[in-house]
Amino acid sequence: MGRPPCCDKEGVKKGPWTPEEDIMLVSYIQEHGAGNWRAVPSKTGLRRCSKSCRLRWTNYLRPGIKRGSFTEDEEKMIIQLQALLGNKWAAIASYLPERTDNDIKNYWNTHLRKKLKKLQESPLCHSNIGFSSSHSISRGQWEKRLQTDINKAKQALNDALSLDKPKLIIPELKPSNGYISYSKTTQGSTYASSTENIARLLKGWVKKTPKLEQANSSSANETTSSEGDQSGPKDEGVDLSEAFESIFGFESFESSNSEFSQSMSPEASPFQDERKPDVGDQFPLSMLENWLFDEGLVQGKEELADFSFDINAELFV
DNA sequence: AACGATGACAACCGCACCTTC
DNA sequence: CGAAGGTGCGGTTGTCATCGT
Repeated sequence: MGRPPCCDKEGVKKGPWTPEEDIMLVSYIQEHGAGNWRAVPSKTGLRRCSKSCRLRWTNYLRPGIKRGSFTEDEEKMIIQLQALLGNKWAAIASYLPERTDNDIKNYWNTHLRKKLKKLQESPLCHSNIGFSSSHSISRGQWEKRLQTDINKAKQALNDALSLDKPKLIIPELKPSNGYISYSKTTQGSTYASSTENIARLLKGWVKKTPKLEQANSSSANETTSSEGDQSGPKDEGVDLSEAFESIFGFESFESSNSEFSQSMSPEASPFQDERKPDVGDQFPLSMLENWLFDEGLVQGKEELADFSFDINAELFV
């Protein structure tokens, strides 16, 4: 009660982040690593709330973030994970390491919820992604379908969890409080450089601020292409990621992320992801993961039946 | 071409939990 | 053990872009 705000409201800037602010934040994190967010505004000179800095980093600037439209597989995975886990966006995001919880949440709210609602309302609500709660089918049929759905989810997760696809990160689920703990080590995921993230951002900005075009007038390649162009028009011949590489002194490691993750010790890496544990880490299997890995699925039938109805109830609120 | 409606997404807010002293 | 500070999460809002009329 009466807890003071994380930062005093006066003099704290709100609203969209400018590229300059992004640069300040990224360069600070490159130097000091992510964490101690409270110190970030004062250390960087940013007139931003510490929470805002953290959010900006985790949702936008952090390496490895994939933006743009969701693939069909991702979509299905989200739907099924949402059915399994509920609105635990962080937990869901941990199974889609290239997506942020905010992204997934937004996507769910803007796309998937409507989609499912439509499916639910539709007389042909027999999609392979929507669990039908329709009374038009028998419970047996419904459970059978549900089993299929769950098997699909299980298969998808197994695929993703397989060791030859190290990009999938397993969180250490803590059922007691619903919180997830993450080890503080680098992962060998398909990280895109944050330089690219910022470069992408700047591409939109450059259009508005011609002076930058002079500064970055060297020829270059287009670094981002399939992002759905949300971040502004394609810029002509300005390789901003290259510019950032020169600023930050490292190359884009999207293409050589494994090298990056191997060569960077957790301590050394400014971009260690505080949210994502190592793939190879030992972790206690949660109920979900036990279930997922339990190929026999011998003893779960009754539990599954109960579980299924919970899912159903949750899915169609 | 102008304007309103709708959609998409970034960012904020408040609460809950964790950590430290 | 309790208080205070720090952090993470989920819900909500604000703003900009796109679409339809």
